[in-house]
Amino acid sequence: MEPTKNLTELARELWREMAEMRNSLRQYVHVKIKENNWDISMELVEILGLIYKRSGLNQQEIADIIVKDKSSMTYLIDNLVKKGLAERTEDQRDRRNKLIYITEKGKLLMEELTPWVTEIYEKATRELLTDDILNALSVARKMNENLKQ
Amino acid sequence: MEPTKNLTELARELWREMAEMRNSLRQYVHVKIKENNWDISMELVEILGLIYKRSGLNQQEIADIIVKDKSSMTYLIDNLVKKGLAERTEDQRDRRNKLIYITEKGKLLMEELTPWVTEIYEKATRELLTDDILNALSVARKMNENLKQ
DNA sequence: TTAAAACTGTTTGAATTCAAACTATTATTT
DNA sequence: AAATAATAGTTTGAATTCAAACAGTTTTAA
Repeated sequence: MEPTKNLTELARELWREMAEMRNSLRQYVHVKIKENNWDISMELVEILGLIYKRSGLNQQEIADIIVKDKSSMTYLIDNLVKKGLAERTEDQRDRRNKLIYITEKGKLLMEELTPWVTEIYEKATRELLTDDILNALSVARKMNENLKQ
Repeated sequence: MEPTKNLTELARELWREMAEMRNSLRQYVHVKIKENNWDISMELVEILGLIYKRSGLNQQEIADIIVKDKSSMTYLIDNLVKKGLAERTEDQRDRRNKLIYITEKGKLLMEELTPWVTEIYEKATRELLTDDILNALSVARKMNENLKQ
């Protein structure tokens, strides 16, 4: 299938394929959101899904988990708060932190969203083997590690 | 190592790891560019590298290869042209197309850039096996395919 | 041959990302 | 204890991405 290509060539292709995945997912999510007339973006769904599962994270922790820069985080959480989907609280133990909680409204929306978020990942992994994904994961981790050194 | 996690969980982690890779790469490139006082962005390097190797692609083809949307492409190529690194030509055979060529100035810059672009990919793939990357690649391709259906 | 559909590139305005500088708070060193 | 360094969050302006609507050109179909 794949003729003789060196590692760097393959890395480039992997890079490309990942970018394409990002786009496919965005497009897919976009259509779903439109179909259902939800007033939310893919970026906000990502955060909402996280704070739905894990209550009281601070912004930096959220940023680390979903891999965004902290100024984007300020901006995105501002939007969640404006939409009444999340709220910020001061951390009494460390007043540098803002702890983020999902609101009732946020929970309701997320409960509506959850089925098709799951569906997306199921769709993405269709006909794939656990071991292959595990392997891909370790490749990605290793490349990450390499780049950070 | 990885305990019992279902496919969708793994897919999420893969997604996360890919986002992190994207950031690591950006950061790495950013430092290099600053160190060398190059007046160019990561996005423009991506395009420049492509039109250095392949002359006379149109904008849509470039967009497809580096995975960007075509309006971003107009914007980015505008910038390349402004910097004197590329030029647009009308395609006589199909007047919808604009064919993109690298300029002499662009070539010179790209020749300076090439060594460390290669270096980045070498660094990223350090200690990785061809077969593992091939596997990761096919996972990414399959997920892409799944999402597009 | 004409009408419709598909394709390329541009424009627009909004959303998001990005780097950098900044404030406030906490942790570490001296 | 005071000085210093590290951390969390905000702000700023610029860069990039994004979706949508559009104009011009070519291809396809009627």
